[in-house]
Amino acid sequence: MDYQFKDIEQKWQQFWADNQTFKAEDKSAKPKYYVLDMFPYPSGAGLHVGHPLGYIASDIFARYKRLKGFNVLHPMGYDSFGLPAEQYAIQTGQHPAVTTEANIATYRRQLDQIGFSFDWSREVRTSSPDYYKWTQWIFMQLFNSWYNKDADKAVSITKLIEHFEQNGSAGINAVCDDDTSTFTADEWKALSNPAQQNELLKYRLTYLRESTVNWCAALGTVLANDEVKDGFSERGGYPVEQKKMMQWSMRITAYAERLLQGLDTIDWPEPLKEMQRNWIGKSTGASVKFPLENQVPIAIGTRITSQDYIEVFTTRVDTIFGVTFLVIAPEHELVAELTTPEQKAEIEAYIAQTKKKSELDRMADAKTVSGAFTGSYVINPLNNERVPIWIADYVLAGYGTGAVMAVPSGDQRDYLFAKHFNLPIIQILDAQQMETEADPTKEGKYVNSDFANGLAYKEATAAIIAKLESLNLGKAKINFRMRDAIFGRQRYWGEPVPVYFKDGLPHLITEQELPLLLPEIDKYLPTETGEPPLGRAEDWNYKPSAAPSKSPPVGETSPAHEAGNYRETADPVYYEQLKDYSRSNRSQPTEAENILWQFLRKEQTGYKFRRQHAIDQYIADFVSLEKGLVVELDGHHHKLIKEADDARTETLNHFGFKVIRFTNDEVMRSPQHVFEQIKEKLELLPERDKSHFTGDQKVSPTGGDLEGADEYEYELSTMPGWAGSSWYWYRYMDAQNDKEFASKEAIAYWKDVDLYIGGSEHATGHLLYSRFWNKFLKDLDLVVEEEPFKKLINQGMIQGRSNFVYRLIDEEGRGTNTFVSHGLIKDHNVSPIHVDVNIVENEILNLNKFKEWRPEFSEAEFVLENGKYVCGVEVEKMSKRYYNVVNPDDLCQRYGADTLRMYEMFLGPLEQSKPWNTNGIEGVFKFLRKFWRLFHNDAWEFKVTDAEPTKAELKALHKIIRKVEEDIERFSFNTSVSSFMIAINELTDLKCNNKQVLQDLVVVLSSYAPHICEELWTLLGNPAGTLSYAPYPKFNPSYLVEDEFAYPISINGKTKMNLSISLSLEPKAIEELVLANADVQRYLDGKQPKKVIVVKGRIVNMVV
RNA sequence: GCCCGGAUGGCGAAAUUGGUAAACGUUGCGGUCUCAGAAGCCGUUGAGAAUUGUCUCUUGAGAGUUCGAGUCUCUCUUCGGGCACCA
Repeated sequence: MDYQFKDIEQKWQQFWADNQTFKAEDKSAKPKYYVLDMFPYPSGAGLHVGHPLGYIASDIFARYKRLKGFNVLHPMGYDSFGLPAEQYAIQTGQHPAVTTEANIATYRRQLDQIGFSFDWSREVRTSSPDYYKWTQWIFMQLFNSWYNKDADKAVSITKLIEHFEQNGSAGINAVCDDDTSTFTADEWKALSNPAQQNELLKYRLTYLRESTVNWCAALGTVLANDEVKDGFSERGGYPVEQKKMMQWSMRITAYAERLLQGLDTIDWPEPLKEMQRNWIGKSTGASVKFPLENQVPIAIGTRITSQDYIEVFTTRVDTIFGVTFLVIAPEHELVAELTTPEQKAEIEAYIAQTKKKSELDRMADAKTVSGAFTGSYVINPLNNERVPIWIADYVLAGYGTGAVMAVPSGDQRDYLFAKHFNLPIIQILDAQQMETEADPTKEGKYVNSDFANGLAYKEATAAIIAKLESLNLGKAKINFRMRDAIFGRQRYWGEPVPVYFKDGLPHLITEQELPLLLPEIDKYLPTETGEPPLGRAEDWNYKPSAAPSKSPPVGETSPAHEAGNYRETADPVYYEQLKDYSRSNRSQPTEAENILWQFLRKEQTGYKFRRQHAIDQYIADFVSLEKGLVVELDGHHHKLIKEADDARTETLNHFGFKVIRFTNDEVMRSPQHVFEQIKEKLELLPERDKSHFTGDQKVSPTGGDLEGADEYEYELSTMPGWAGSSWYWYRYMDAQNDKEFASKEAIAYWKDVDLYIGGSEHATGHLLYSRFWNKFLKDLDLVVEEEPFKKLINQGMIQGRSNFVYRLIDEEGRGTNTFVSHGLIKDHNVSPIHVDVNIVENEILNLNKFKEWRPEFSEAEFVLENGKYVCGVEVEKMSKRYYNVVNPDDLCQRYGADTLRMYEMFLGPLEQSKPWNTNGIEGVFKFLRKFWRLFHNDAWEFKVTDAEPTKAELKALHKIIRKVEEDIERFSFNTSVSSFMIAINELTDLKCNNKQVLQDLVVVLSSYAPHICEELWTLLGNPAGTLSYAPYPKFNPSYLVEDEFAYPISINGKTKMNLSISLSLEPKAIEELVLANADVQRYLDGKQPKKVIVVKGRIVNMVV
């Protein structure tokens, strides 16, 4: 049979799915290897040919590693929360979950047809409650942690509280918003609870704070710095402005140094590391406090400032004697206080002017000098000079302290500012040249610098810092450019933040209440009062100890709680024994039950409890009807823990009961703690209406669930897109676990990602946040590696070829309905518009299809050249928004997945960006047919021989065995495709149909073209499905040993001829042979070479 | 402005430690097969001379190191990416 790729590919894809061929083992004697792709956002556009590039490379690698005897984890999933689905929902009213589901189905179909060896049993979706439960859980751990700088790691917040209670703030070296606030233990204890909570928020690794954020009005949300490019939103390209807002942030800055240091330990592309280094932006310098000149009366009254100094950060503290003015950002908090009445008008005008400027204007105006004098002065701490305080927008509020000491002799911006406003310029180094511009060099000796005079840079810096430290007015300091990451988004389609508000302060819900489900809302828009979409949800308030009434919790009631109890304090064997014990003694009360019963009797709690009380179909362990509280003791009445508990809880909630659960173990270990929890719960719950129950009658449904109970508002922001992707590689290790985000055993085995392939566009987003969360999880001993991705490869972007039409613009700057052909656009005022490449052929626009393409163009008119509309062309990112997408479906239909896989690799080096061009794909298809033909005779009948392979056949085979091995190890997939072609050409020329040779070749090629190889593998008589785990053929160098080598003979470095000489000869003998050769003599033309260079096995060069 | 990464035939590219530049594929051209087309197959395809076994030039430009440079060094041009009043 001819090469029937369609049948073959369908057959094997089915086979792999049916047999779970690529399911990774959780325990294995084989070494582990984790190959990960950056999981896709399932967009409505589906996959284009650029997406699978990295997946194909990683799949080849994963398949190769299986052949090499590794237990390979190669999973796939979906980053399924995000803006596009929500934007679509706003337009259509379609629930994002529905669109997302549909898009995932498309992605899955498209991925399946390419024949990837993914272990689909581990699929994750960030928008699934089973998954985001753990994203929320990690958020809670961050909320409950602070960064201890002494231990250089994150530590539980309870440790901090303990410390405050015992020692106050003394002795705490923490990453904190405001390390100037100090208090004693007594002061701490005297604080009200809200005040304490407020203080703790300054330490928590995720916190709520008023901060300056990037606000995108068009998207209705704040954005992180990495989501803003040049003042516009990365997604959608809408303008972004700065705004002060109460926002959730992640204290990633606590990890700045570790994130920087870690880069040296990982095998990542250098440019990517450089980007992260830039983003982190470490600079070493000093902070200096400049005391304010006076706080005494100026004109009318007394000015009281909140500080008596201004703190600046500088990398050139050595230039402090050259300071002639201080500049603070217009947004600086002291501006108002520092402004004197005379200067008030000027300052206010300046602030108004800068406020109007957008981020973009500000960057464009970078060269214009502007500023205003506040009227106030500080004192230079080292020479007591009066230093005027100015404001100017070249100083950024967000960096350092928002204030700089200006040294016009050494800093160009300060220089320009001084020249413009006629401020003095003081030379501070004898070698300084500053007639026309500032001289930032550090050469020479200091002058005009008091005690630093005559010193060189290094000594001067040290001396000045020492002096400042002795005055308590400065110290060496390291500053980072990186800011804390804004974590809230005012959008619907994201993880709800597991937080409610009480007394205006955020509180976590309990772990038992996870996941906090996304509520249903009527439309996906902000509320009339400007609250995020979640503000529309009805009856979506936190009721203590209750799950949201509309959404019963999914998963176990208290997984983390239980996991904590048993895994940390009792060994698993004991836990199992305990369970067995309670099962076998089901009918008798356990000791724990008796202890609990003692406590629950009315004398102790103040309420009447009933034991073994029937509610609907269930017998509850202990029930208080007045309070509507059920106390359950686990490990006694059921064996199917999860399902049974879920169903029970749901039903009991439905009947108006709250459920609190304990295990036997808990009661036995710390009964007091258990009792306290029950008491607390009883206090919180309101008395129920007596009409709901009478005596011992069966309880009827209550309807108005917990009417009158305390209700608290949930946080209305959701988490940003990067939340779910910051830990997903751990979920793949143990994707079904409902007790933990992944089990300790799974994490201990798989550890980290050995090879991660994805785009460099995630350099300062996903990849930085993931490293941050990973380090945090490591600090909590939840994971084992400090860095999550050992080796990373950036696949290049497959660019598209975009086509453009040019819309005529009228005098008022509005677009018309007329389109001008590309050759004529110089004569017209036009604006280019992307046009679908599928309605353009050879750059000629199909006019009718264009009119049908979009309703707005149905009446379009054209200015043609030579009767045709010629489109413009540009290479840019392949994206739906540019209408230049080529999709893999058509190519799979036409050539098959094996061809597509190999062609994508053949295009060029994996890491290089390149525009997509389908032209060459025929060559790869021909190659596979040629490969197929090796196994068949002219009548397309399968035919191979069992004869001994010839030397030439073995040589061709072993060349490719070695080559592919080398190429894959260095991720040079394009060159192996070439080499395969060479090998097949050679074997075709040799008319090779030798079974032994071809079988090895099938194994070698199988990671690239798995379908055709599986088919041939079984045709060769091997059992189906064994190819994926067959051993990679062993390379035997002896087949490649040559007796002779055709030495290139060159004269003065120019090759003249080749001469075959035995490889056994030494350079001396080779030289003699070469000189004796008649042709060589002809080239030498009778001259005697001055020098002869012989490199054995390489070259002979003669100098004449 | 600063920091990375590139530049090789018509096109995608190869050359792994300094050692025969352009492998492999594609496009174009010519041929074969065929009623014809498709699919095969064969030849040819860096440039320029010469015209049967030749010669010269050629890796963005220029210099340098070397017996020998696409590869190493310096200067420049240019394209792509990142950062950017960052104190």
